[in-house]
Amino acid sequence: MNPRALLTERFEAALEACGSDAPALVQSASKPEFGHYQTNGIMAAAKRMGTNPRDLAAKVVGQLAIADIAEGVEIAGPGFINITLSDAFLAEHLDVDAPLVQPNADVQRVVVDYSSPNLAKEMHVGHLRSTIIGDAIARVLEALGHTVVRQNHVGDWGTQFGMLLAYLRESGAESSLLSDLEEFYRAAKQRFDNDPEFAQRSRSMVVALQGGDADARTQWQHFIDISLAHCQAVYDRLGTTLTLADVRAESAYNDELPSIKDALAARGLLTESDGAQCVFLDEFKRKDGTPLPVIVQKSDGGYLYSTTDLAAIRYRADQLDIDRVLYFTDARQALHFRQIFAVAAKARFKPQSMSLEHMPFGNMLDKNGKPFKTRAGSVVKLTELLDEAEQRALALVEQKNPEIDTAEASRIAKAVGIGAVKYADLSKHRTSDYVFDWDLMLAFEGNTSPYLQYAFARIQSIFRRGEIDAERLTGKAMPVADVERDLAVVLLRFQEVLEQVAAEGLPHLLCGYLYELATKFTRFYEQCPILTAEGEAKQNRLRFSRRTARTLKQGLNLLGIETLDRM
RNA sequence: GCGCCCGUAGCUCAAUUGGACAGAGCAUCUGCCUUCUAAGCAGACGGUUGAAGGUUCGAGUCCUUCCGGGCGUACCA
Repeated sequence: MNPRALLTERFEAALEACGSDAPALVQSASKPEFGHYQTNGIMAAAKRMGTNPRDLAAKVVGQLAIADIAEGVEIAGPGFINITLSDAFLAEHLDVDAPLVQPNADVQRVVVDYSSPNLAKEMHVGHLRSTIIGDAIARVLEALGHTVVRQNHVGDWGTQFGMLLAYLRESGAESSLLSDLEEFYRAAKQRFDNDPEFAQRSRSMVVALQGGDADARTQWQHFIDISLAHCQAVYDRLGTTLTLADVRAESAYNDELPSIKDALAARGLLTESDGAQCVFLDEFKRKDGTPLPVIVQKSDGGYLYSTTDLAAIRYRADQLDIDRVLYFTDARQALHFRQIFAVAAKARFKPQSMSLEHMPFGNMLDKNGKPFKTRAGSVVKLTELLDEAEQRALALVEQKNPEIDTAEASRIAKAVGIGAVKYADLSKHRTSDYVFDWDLMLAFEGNTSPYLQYAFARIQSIFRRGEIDAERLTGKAMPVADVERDLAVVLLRFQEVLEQVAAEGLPHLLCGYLYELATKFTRFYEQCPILTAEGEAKQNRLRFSRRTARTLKQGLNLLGIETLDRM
C-alpha cells in the first residue's frame, strides 16, 4: 500500500476533470496541523490556467473522490489541499501479518555495480560507502521485485600488479607477508622506488601478465585469490550480500578490449591524437574549443579503465539484458562516467532504453574537514574499525546487562557495533562529503542503529513477558489514541519510502523513515501500556507492536543491519 | 584558466527536488526508573541557511556576482 501514489492518482483525476494535466505533487504533511498528506500542485496548476489557486482548489475538491481514504480534506494557505486519512482506511491496510512490501508494477533487470576495491591493497574505510550503500540499494530493489545482478568490479589489472607480482616472486608465494596485504604493498612499493632493477622487472611483469604468460598468470591468480579471500572476509563480517560469485573483475573484460576499439573505429568515432586512440565528442569540448578526449588506447598500446567500462556496458546489454545500471563510485569519477555513457550511446553498445546511472558519493574528510589523505599510515583499515566497534559495543552490553552470558553478549556486541558503523554511513545523504570520526561512527544513542535495534528488542520483550506468540496475532491495527494514529500513518509509508530509495539510490531516506517510526513507536510505548491493557485494547496494541516490529526488522534488514530479540 | 560539487544551530547531519513557522542527534541545562528494557521518555537552550542582489503567490533549494573549501580537467583508477 502506497497512500501517496493512491492520493496522487485521485488528485490528478480530479485535476483532469477541472481541465488541468498538472502534477498533483502529493507528499506527506510537513506539519501535524496539516493532516497526514498535503497537495502542493494546485498553485502551479492555477497559474498555468490563469485562475485563482484557491478557486481551483475548491473545484478540485469538488471533483475529488476520496471518501474511502480520507475523513478530512481542507484547503489551506494559498491553495494547499490537506488530507487526513480516515481510521478505517488506516486499519484496513494495517493487517498484522500481511506482506509489508508489494512488488513494483514494472519490474526491471538491474545491475548494481558496487564495492569494487582495488585488490592491490587491503580494504580501508574509504571502501565502506560504496560497499554498504550499494548493498542496501541492491536489497531494496529486490524487495520491490526487481531482478538484481550484483557486480563487484574489482581492480585487478592495473600496472601496480606487476610490482606486486615481482615482489611475490622474490619473497616466495607462501610468504607470511601476504597475511597483511597493506604491509605487502608497502614493502613492494618501497622496493620499487629504491631499486631500479626491481622496477624494471615489475614493468616487464605487467607486459608478461597482460600478454598471457602462463607463469605470470599463475602467480597473479595466487595473489588475487588471497586478496579476494580477504575482501570476502570483510564482506561477511559486514553482513553484505556480496559473494565471490559477484566478482566481475576488470581483467574479465581484457579479451574484449580490442574489439571495443574496433567497434568504435567502425562507427567512425575513433581519432588518433598524440599516438593515442581517442573518442572526441562535441558535448565534451572545453569552452575555448579544445577537445576533451576519452582515451581508449594509450600510445604504448595499453588500454585504460574507459575501455574496460565500455566493455562492461556492452556485456551488460548484450549478455545480461539489463534495463538499468547503477554505479556506486565516488564523485570524482563523475566526468568519466558522463563521457563513458555518452560514448556507449553513440557507439550503440547499449540500447536506448537502457539506463546508466552514476550514483556518486562524497569524499571522506578527516575531523578537521580536510581530505582524508591516503598517505602511508593514515588510512584506517576496515577490520580495525570493525574491531573497535565491537569492543565498544561489548563494553556497553556488559555494563548495561551484566547478567547476559558472554556468548550472547558478544553476539549482541557484534550486531550493535557493526550496525552502528553501517548506519553512520547509510544515514547521511549519499552525495555529501562525510567526516570520518571514530566517536561519531561508533555512537550508540540518538539517531543510530542501536536505537532502532533497541526499539525492536523492547517489542520482542513485550511478547516474551506476556508469553504471547507474535506469529499468531491476527486482525488489523485500529488507531484509537492519537499516538496510535501517528504510528499508523508512519507504518503505512514504508512502501512509498522504499520506492523512493530505489528510484534515487538514497538509503538515508530509509534511515530517516525508520528513525521516525521508532520514535513514534516509543512515544506510543510510553503512553499506552500494552500488557496491562485488557480485551480488545490489548489485542489492538499488540497488533501495533507486531506490525512495528516487522517493519523495523525488514527495514533494518534492507539496510543490512541485524535485529536482536534481546540487548 | 575552465568545468562539476559543497558552505544550514558549538559539533555531526536532515529538509520529500520550488511549498506553509528550516527539523533531528550529540553537547549543555531541568524533570522522569518498586509499573511491558533509562541504549529510553518529556522539556529548555541553540539559526540573518557563507555574503549581496534577482526571479515569484512562495527560495536553504532556481539565476547573477563575490567570498571560502573540495574534486576533476589526455594516456592512473
